[in-house]
Amino acid sequence: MSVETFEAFNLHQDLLAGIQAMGYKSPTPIQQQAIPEILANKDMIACAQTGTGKTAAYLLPLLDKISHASHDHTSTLILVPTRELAKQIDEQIEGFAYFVSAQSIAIYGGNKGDSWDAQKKAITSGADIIVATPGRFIAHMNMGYVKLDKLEYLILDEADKMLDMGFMDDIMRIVRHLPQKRQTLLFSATMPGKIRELARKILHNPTEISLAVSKPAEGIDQRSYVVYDKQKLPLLQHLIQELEVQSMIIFTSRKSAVNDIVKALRKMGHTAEGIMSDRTQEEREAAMQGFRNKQFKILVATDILSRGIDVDNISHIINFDVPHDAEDYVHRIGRTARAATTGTAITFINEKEQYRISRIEKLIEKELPKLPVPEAFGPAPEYKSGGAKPASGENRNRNRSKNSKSSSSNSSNSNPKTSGNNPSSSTERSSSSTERPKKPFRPRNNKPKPQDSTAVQPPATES
DNA sequence: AAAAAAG
Repeated sequence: MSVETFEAFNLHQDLLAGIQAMGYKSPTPIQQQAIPEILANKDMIACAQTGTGKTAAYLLPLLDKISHASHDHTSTLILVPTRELAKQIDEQIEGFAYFVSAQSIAIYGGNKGDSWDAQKKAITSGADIIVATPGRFIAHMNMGYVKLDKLEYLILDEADKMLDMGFMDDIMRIVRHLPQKRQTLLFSATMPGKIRELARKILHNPTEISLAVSKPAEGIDQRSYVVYDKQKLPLLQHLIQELEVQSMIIFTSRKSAVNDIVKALRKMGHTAEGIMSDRTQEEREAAMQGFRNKQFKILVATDILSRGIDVDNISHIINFDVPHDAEDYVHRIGRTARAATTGTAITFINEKEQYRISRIEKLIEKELPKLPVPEAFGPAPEYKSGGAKPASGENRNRNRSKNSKSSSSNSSNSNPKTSGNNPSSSTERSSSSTERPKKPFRPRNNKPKPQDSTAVQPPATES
């Protein structure tokens, strides 16, 4: 069965207007599978990463239900691992719900100033949807004013990452405060035993969906260079000059390396910014906004950005080092070639990182091409396939599930923002996500353009 | 083995 249009799901017409304005044309495979099930109030455990249209797959049916309900209480809680993801999802909701009376709020820590009070206000006023990182949400819960007795929908996004970050106890603590009778959706890139266990605890008769977890999109050109550490920066400089870079993310596993790389890039004359957990939330958000708005080309990041973050026209991913988890490799390079475009992912491999490559290659089910380092950079290390293994412990065999069909050829139009670059992109975003705008929605960078002149126009943004 | 998230 293949559903060609969103109209076929019988969604609320105001929601369809938002979908259309966001530029979504036809549902992706995961949307085709998930939307009817979620509309039918089924619990769900879904194996899928962002980039497959996963977020919209749960947001659309939820918004449809919310649009038919009363808006005097919080009906939906979405838990995510990182602050940036919470903010991004909140903004996506505002886009879809542009013509629907549904309010959402992103709840996360780190902001100086009055974000706490604004969050408290939104919580007590009964925002329809809360998108939160677990820690800050629990902090609010501890204050006693969080009312969850009428909650209907719980969504755990990037659940494997959340467990990896030690959020199991926090999640269970939150779940204990929720009504037993609710719909729960669990999304995870991998299905280890811990996730199954969590699913057994909090889901009831879930529908299972599995979709191409471990395979990167077809549109990504993957390459690598085997180098000595000291060759990495010169090679990076060389590549930036050689390649036609629209936007680039340079990933590194170490926070300390973020600053070093940013400094080096600036010394080379490039404008670059860094993002990692040690920077203030204000700095993080400024970096994200500048990068989204193409104010600079190169963003250097830890794995804080490896999951779910969706920025238009990222032409290149550089793995300045080999990620520790093979899954993170797939997530990192998945920041490019989104929405059926193409992109290039280049990984730098030093001697000590070689052993991690075989596991990545096993996961992506193909060999990573190793390009020769240009002669000007001097002799490079030899690549030993299989690589030098560390003493022990690193050898644990992670059994990859065989159920990965070929990566969903992300239908060409799953990305809303390709439909129109909003010129007024200097809109204040950081404050808008923590405010409770009264009626009409505050426009955002990715807001859909109203196509219907009878539609409610948002007020002009202050600058 | 490193990173993220509550102050």
